Amino acid sequence: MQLTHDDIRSLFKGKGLKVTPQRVAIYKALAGTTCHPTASDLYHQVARDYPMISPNTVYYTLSTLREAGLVKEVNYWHDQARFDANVTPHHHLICLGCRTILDIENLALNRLTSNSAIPQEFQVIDHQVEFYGYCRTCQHSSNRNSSAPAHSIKAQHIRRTHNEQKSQRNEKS
Amino acid sequence: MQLTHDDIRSLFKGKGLKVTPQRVAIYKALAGTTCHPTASDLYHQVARDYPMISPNTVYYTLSTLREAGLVKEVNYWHDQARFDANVTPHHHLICLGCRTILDIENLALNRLTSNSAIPQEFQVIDHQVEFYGYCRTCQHSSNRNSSAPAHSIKAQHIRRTHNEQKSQRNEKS
DNA sequence: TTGCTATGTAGGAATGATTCTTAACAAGGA
DNA sequence: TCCTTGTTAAGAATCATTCCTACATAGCAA
Repeated sequence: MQLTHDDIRSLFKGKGLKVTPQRVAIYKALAGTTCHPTASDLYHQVARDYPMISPNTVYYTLSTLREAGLVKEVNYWHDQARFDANVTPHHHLICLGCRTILDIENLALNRLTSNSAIPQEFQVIDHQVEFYGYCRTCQHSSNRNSSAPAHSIKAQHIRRTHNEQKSQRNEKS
Repeated sequence: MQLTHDDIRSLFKGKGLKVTPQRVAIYKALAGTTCHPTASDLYHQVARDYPMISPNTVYYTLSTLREAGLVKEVNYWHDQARFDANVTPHHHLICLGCRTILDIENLALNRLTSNSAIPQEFQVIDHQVEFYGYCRTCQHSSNRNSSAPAHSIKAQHIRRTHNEQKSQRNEKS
């Protein structure tokens, strides 16, 4: 996928985004690779051409592109590790509103390892299915961000929600 | 699952772990809930009974329990967000050695949303299947941690691998 | 072409989860 | 009871990410 500057320009215009050199460079770097770089990876790559760029800009731009649906975040849950004493095979329902994680157990989901799409040479050890959405409560509450697709959840929002949870916890104790 | 102190003791003994009050308290707190707490959540909960406990101990203990297979980490990839300009439905093969993420596209995996295990009242917006394992290269290299199940990868190891990648990147540029 | 305005960018500080280092402590075997 | 080794605590360090704010600029209108 070799995108020209004009391709990207019209892509951005179509989403109502301003076309800036930094923004184009970041998107171009991301679209030109299949290896799922981190924000920091992209920062280093773009900094070769734009030595003055700040990491801040990369985060802000990725967040904007994500909101516009031009970019997807591969791992939603990069903020904190979460633990589970249930080590039997099971999968998760994750509420994007309140961040609750519910277990689901299902044989069909456990058997996905035999999926033909997995290349022979990749040795699968474990797998996990995650469904993202909204629990009953959050479908009607302010946590529900109805206009935004799942991939547009801003880390900022996640962080804020997390802090709220924490302060709630502190109040309780 | 209401575990007694003795249940936990024998569980730990079976894995060759020393039985300490902090460790029991942390495991008990985790086993007593289904809500997938974070390390910080557990720290706050255990701190009610052990006000002198340090967050450090919680991290160390969770890491130990994870290595012993008594605890599972729900979100492997909590360290950094990774981005993808491919916003079409697809899934991932994740190498636990080199942390490479490969895309796989497969209709059957895209259709999982109709799985009967998902409660009606949960509104699914997106889903993602992640296969964890080792790519061809890492099956034979030192990245391969053959004795350890997927859930025993230490965050420490992940972090180290990440730093190695970063320094490699710095050397290149 | 010029000027205006909203949006984008950069710099620096702050936040917060996690890890590192080190020294004291304690579980469990001899 | 003593010793050894694994655990714990404290404090500092690291690092991704976000916040705040002032300055810069893309894009529109005149």
